[in-house]
Amino acid sequence: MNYWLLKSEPDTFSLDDLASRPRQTEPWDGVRNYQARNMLRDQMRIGDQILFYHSNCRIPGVVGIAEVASTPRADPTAFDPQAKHFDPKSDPSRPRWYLVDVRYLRHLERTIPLAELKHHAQGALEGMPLVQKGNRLSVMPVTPEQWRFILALE
DNA sequence: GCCAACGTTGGC
DNA sequence: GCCAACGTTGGC
Repeated sequence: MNYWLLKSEPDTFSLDDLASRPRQTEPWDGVRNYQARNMLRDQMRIGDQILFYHSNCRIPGVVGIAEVASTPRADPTAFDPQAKHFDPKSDPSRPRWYLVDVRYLRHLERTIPLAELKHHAQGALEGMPLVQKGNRLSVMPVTPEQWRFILALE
């Protein structure tokens, strides 16, 4: 099993939104970054555990736990001219973008702010893209050690 | 293949 | 709202 961190802007789609979906599950569409796509498409497995992160908000940080609930498949929003992340270069016969379903598991007892995680950028979280300057990856791997460390802060 | 211009991300 | 950092695009 793998561990991941997924970023989402709570104004667009929050952990509460995920929790209130039917079956508490949502297709994670709109990923349009190749690095993120490759991890999602090639490495995500059903049951992988996810740190759910809120970005671009008052207190950015890890807010909950989710899990991968499907195998990767083509992202249909890339084919839809009306969709926000429509990509004319993605074709159903040769999809460029992929998604997995994400299922809600739980909220953390408290938000673990990015500012707090950054205290450990030279320690337990060394090398984690999230705490490195200028990083913009919205899908990133988390090591088992980082996973345990972050949840121990809860 | 280089790189300037441009668009986006996302913390602050 | 600002702006640094980064990825992508496209002319050459």
